This record gives sequence, C-alpha cells and structure tokens, in this order.
Amino acid sequence: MSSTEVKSWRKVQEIVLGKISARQWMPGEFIPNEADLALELGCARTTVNRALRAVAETGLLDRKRKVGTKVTTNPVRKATISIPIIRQEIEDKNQVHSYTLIEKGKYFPPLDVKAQMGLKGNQKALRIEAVHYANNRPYVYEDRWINLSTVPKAENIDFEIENANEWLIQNAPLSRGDFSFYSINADKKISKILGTSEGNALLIAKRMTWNGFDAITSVKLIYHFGYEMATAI
Amino acid sequence: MSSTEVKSWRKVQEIVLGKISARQWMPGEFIPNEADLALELGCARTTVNRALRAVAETGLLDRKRKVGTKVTTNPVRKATISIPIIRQEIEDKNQVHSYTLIEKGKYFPPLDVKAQMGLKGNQKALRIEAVHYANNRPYVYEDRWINLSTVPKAENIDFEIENANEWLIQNAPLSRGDFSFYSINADKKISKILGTSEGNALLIAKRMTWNGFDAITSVKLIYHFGYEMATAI
DNA sequence: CAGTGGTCTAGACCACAAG
DNA sequence: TTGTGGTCTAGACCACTGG
Repeated sequence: MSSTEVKSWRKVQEIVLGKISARQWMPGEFIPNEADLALELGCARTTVNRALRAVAETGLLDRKRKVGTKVTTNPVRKATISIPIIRQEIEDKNQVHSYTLIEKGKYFPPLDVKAQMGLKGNQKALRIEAVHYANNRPYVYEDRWINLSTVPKAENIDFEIENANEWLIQNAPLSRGDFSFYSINADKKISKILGTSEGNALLIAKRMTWNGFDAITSVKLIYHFGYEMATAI
Repeated sequence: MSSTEVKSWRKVQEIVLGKISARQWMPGEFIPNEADLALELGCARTTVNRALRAVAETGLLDRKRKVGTKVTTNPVRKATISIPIIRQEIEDKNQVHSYTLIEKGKYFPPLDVKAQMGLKGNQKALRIEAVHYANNRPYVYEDRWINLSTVPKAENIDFEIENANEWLIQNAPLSRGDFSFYSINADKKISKILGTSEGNALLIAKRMTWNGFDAITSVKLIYHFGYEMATAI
C-alpha cells in the first residue's frame, strides 16, 4: 500500500524530515527519486521537488543531478543571522538612538584594508569613526573605511547628520560581503569611548562589502561590554 | 512594447535586483504584481513568483498577500553562518583533531539552563565538559548540559570515545535552536584549559537546541584566543 | 467581497554527470 | 546514452487580508 494522499509541500517536507529523524533513511543513504516519491505520496513531482529543495537548503539533504538525493552524513547547521540597521536595532528595544561622529577624513588605511580594497600606494580612503548610543549609553563603536573610488559621493556627505551605516545602505548598490566575529580586550581608547574598563572583552562584528569586484566599505563594529548577538537556527 | 522575453527565474531575479539597485523601484514602493510582471517579462507567473520569493528571502522585498510586494525600506542584511561539526571544521583546515573529556556527570544545572530546560527542582542534567584540539593546540572548550528527560540514552554513552558534539548531531532528532555570540574575559580555569592568559578576550558561541517543546541540550563553545568566526553574506 | 500572493498539477523539456 | 534533479508553463484553486 502507500498513498498517504499528501497535498502540500510542507506536509511532504514534514514526512521527509520524519523519515530522516527516525533513521528510516540513514545518513549517507540515497532516498527514492522524486518521481517515485511523488507516486508514493500521491502528489505531483513538482511538489516533492519543492519540499526536497527546502530540506536541502537546511543542509540535511544533498542533491545532485543524475546521481540522486542522499541524506547528509555531516549535517551542517545553518544559522541565519540578521544584521539590522543599528538605529533600528536600538529602537526595536524601545530605546532612544543617538549618534556622534568622532572623526571623518581622508587617510591611508591600514594595510589589510588597503589590500582588500585594492588601493594603490598613494590612494587614501574615507575614514569614519562614530559611536551609537542607546538611551545615551554607548552601544557600539563604528570604525569604518569607505573606498572613494567606488563611492565618491560619500566624501561630501555630512556624516554628523546622516549616519554612515544608513547612508551606505540607502545609497550603495547591492552587494555581497564577508562577515566575521571575534573579540578583543578593550584598549584605552575604546574603553573610554564605550564607557567600560580597559581589558574588558568586547564582541566585534567585522564586515567587508563589495559590489562586484569593487570594494565599497570595510567596517568594524565594536559592541559595548556585555553585548550578546542573538539569532535563531 | 515590452517583452524582454525572459525565460529563467534567475534572469527575472537579476532584472528585479537591477531595478531595485538602480532605484527604479524605490524603497517603500510597491512593485507591479506578479501577473503584470509576468506579462511584461514574457514568462509564466510561476517563474516570476519563484524569482520574487528568492529576492524576498534575502530581505530586499517584503511580500504580503492581498497587499502586494514592496521594496524594503530598511534592508536587513542576512548572513548565513554555517556551524560545522568541530572535528570537520578542524580537518577542513588540514589540521589534526583530537578531543579530551574533562568531565561527565549528573548535576544540577545553573538556573538559566534549568529554566530553559524546564527542569523540576530535583532533576539533574548531564554535564559534559570537553576540549577539542587542532594539531594538539587547544581549539575550543565545550561546556554542555544535556537534558536526560529527552535524550536518556546519552547517560550511557562513553563520551571519552564519541564526542558529544557529533553524537548528538547523529542521534538527537531534528530540532530548532537559539544561537548567540558574545565574549568574555578568560578566567583562571578557562585560561588554563585553552592555554591562554587570564583576562584575554574569548569568543563564545552559545546554543540551545530544542525538539518541539523539549529542550535537548545547551552548549557553550568557548574558542581559543584569537579565533575568528567567518561567514559570507 | 475582491485583489494579491501561495501553492498544486500534469506535462514537457533541459542540464548535468556517471557509465 | 541514460537517469536524475532543475525548471518552465498554463491554468486552477486556495488563503489571507483590506475595505
């Protein structure tokens, strides 16, 4: 027998997850092909396809044309972390956002930034340093370099009024980026800016943003002591 | 006129991204409905649907039934971070993974863990402490609590041989979870375990894993000094 | 109620890769 | 060459939600 008479792709997904979870389909093992599954479940192949695609996106299935679909041996958990505009993140907590520009000017960036941006020896970049506050308490320190070759307009923006974070999102073209997290001990300067003690462990989110092959901006966000960046799997 | 005669949903996606990027469709503005777009582009509505769905998943479009599709005003960047099995992460760097169990036993967990797991006052949980090494250098310290009500089998596993990280992935049912990053200063114990100095800033990835409403495990991964967790947007 | 996105279907053809 | 997933289509109905 068969035909559980499924209708929706979510139901199919549920069944698939069930079989994997129950080890009816073991890790490393091939599962039936789409056509057979569709027949067995009593729905269209398209529907099965949609369900399997969704499961594969979570990393639990591995699909290849001609080869088939198998259960991943080493499932990789994928967490999607959302990086909101800082002002929005603060306002979402019902706190008041404020912002202070510490520095804006053209300088030679550090070597790593320079290399990533592909700048020549004599090219400067726009340096922005700013602090975001939540209810007047330091929230995050923003240390940014903007590539003026790709975003020349940035030079004439008054970043005392517009914050760089939002301006770039609104004005730079769509882009891809690299992202990383690490932590540092607060040095004298940072501890003063963030109102914490020297040596305290601070979380850093570093991002490099590109448009095609053109680097747009490199930014380090150093969060206040005790900050926790949360997300859901 | 019209009909750019599009065929694939990827092409449609590209066109859509282009219009958003070129500000032909402004943030906050509604875009044409699927049917119209399909007509204009010369493809089936299903194809347009697929493309718009993909773009919406990246956070650039906001879709609602009956209302329509509009360009997000505050695009939230979504980074997908992959959390591999630790051994795999190390081996992918061509380093040798080894593992030491420091502690395994039944204890009363700290209050926050207890609350999250929904344990009664007299219920204990399984505590696992272990260290993973890369080329014999401490890589990450694993501080884990396992809920024996939901994973009773765990009590009898020899975690000196099997590491808890992998065993759970292989044996606990599919689940959802909360994830967060923060950082701490190494205390005496941790600094000794990870071979670093007291006070050094360490990155922590904390995860709570659930199966439906049943908590499975709560784990803190404290990485060695200088570790950087990278991902791509 | 009506308009919009969400999904399902049956059938077709395409693209990739193992043999 | 062949088997498998990837995608497209045209049409249909559903589900949500604002009016």
